[in-house]
Amino acid sequence: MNYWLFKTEPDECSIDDFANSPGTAIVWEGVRNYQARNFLRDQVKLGDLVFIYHSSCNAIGIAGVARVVQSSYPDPSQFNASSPYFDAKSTGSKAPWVAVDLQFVEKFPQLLSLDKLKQSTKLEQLPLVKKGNRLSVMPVSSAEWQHIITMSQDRGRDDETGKTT
DNA sequence: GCCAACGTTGGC
DNA sequence: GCCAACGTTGGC
Repeated sequence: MNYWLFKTEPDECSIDDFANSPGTAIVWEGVRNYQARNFLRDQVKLGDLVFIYHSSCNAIGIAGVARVVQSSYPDPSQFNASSPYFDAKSTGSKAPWVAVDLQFVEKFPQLLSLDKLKQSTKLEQLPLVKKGNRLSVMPVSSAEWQHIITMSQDRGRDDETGKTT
């Protein structure tokens, strides 16, 4: 099993959209970057776990966890002329973009902010925290995954002093 | 809204 | 294949 982090603008698809429809498969479509596409197409597998990251919004950070319930298949939005993700160059035989299906697992008790993630020396290798990074589908190591899960459960505790606030 | 960083496009 | 111009991402 592999671990991932997917970025999303919460205005479009947020952790609450997952939390509000537990047990429902949500189509993760609209990935239009080749490096992200390659991960999605070749390495994201049924049963993998995914951090849902909220970007370009007021509260930036990891909001929760979802599970892959369907591995990659042609992204329907590339054929849909009314979709913002429409790609006129995509045809049935030449369709470069793929989607996967995700299902709700967990919403963190509180959002784990990008600022907190950047403070952790254990996450320095995560592409997310590197300057200028734009990758919207990225692998997370099992050690990073476990550390982030631990951080998400470490509520109200100050990183510097260890005192509860 | 700004703008740095990055990816893509297209002329040559 | 190079690389300048352009478009997009995404934090601030």
